[in-house]
Amino acid sequence: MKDVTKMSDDFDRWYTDVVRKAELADWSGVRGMMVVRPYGWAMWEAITRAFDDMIKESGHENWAFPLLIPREYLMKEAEHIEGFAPEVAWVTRAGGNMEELEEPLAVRPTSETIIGPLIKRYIQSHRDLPKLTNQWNSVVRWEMRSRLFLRSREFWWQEGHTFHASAQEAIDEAAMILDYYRSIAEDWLAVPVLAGRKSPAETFPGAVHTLTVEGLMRDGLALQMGTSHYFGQNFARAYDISFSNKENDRELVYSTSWGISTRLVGALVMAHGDDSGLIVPPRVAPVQVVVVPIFRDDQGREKVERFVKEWTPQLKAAGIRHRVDWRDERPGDKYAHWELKGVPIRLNVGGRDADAGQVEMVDRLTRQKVGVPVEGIARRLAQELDDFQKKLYERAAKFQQDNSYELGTLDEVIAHYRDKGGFVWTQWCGESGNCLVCNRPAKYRVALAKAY
RNA sequence: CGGGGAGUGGCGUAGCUCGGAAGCGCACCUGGCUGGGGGCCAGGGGGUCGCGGGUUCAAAUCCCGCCUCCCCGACCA
Repeated sequence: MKDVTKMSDDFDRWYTDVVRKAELADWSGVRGMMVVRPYGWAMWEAITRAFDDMIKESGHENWAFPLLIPREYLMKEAEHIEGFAPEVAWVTRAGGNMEELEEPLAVRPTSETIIGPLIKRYIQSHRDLPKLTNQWNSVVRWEMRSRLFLRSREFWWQEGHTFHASAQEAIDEAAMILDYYRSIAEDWLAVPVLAGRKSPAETFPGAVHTLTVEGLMRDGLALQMGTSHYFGQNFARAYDISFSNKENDRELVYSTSWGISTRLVGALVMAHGDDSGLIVPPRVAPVQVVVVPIFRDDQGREKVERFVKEWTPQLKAAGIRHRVDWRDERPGDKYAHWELKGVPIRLNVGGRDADAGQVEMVDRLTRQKVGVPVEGIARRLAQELDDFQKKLYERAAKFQQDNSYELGTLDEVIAHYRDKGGFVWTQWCGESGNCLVCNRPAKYRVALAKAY
């Protein structure tokens, strides 16, 4: 392909090239701040719709909490602020004369510290619990090094914050949401993930435990694709979020928080793409089927146009997101263009096809061309898209399998990562076998990976 | 934030060492030939040379400051 670095030559450049040439996103000129373009945003929208439906189904409600957080709020939970302090951006001046504010305001890096003190107003009794909140917003983290979608100073996400009357209920909530995230990754993005608990060092600041789903990218590095935290009463203690239980005793709530972000768009690029560009899973594809008309002159064009208009309404009725590319370009350009954009299925339609009452179907994975009658085409395409989604998942699952290893000693692990990537399973302080690091009986089975 | 590199029409770049009319390819616009895998011909438009200051008769070019981007580290969804 023109102008895109080959994946095998330089994965990082390939990634940047694809994200920009496929019109997903760009840098803005303000360091670390990205512009998400419509084609990229449409993928995020598909994810947001899917997830929003899931959480509404289980009783969560969307709120909007403030962008700016008073310093005193932010400082309350000691571990939390210690973890986030290095990446918080502050508003210290305002107004026409840029006057210094008396109290600096933090631009939210995440909203535990503003939701806590605000939500307590609405929690008096166990009858007010659980309180299941979520918000769709953007947050700012003053990252020192940025990559489109994967690490930008501003990113878009959802942050769920829930408050419960018992520890078990909160623990269950965090686990349930993690499974939603697994579903988003696997069922929607076609990226198989490892779901599990983070080590203490990687636990979210202020959390009792942090659960994540981790996907494997095609360069062998792992990417965190969603996190769900159980806080115990840590934030409740910091903000005095309490309720009267059934015995009329005052008790601190148990809380959770969880998030997925626009990073997932980067994940699907890196998990599925190839040297020709993106490969987008049908369920989140802004364009699932593209029609490329082929003709020589006006009569040819009219003929193809009439033919295409006969059956495209069926696609619309069937809810298949499709586009007919009437741009004045040559067919070869259009093929390359839509391959770069990763559209799962392309239909080439010329005069010969019109005569035969068929189209030439090409899928982005195999690129094999097959004739498909327009009779019943909507149903056929729906089936093809379904198959495509499955094949894409299977391909990624095989990749994950082929890049997973079982190793016993630290030396083996170090040697492994000298020239390979992937997931390495091993023992860490466990019942069977000995700990990789200290060689004492291991307690956990752990997966390791180089990560983004 | 540390170390290294770089900013020249939308994109990629030449020119900078040694100061003296801003060039090329792609993309774009117009017309024509074309059209089943990235085609061809002709004509055309578009640049405060990242920003600010300095040196000079004269700065893309030399000097100072800042901003942004890329690569490598530490930190991170």
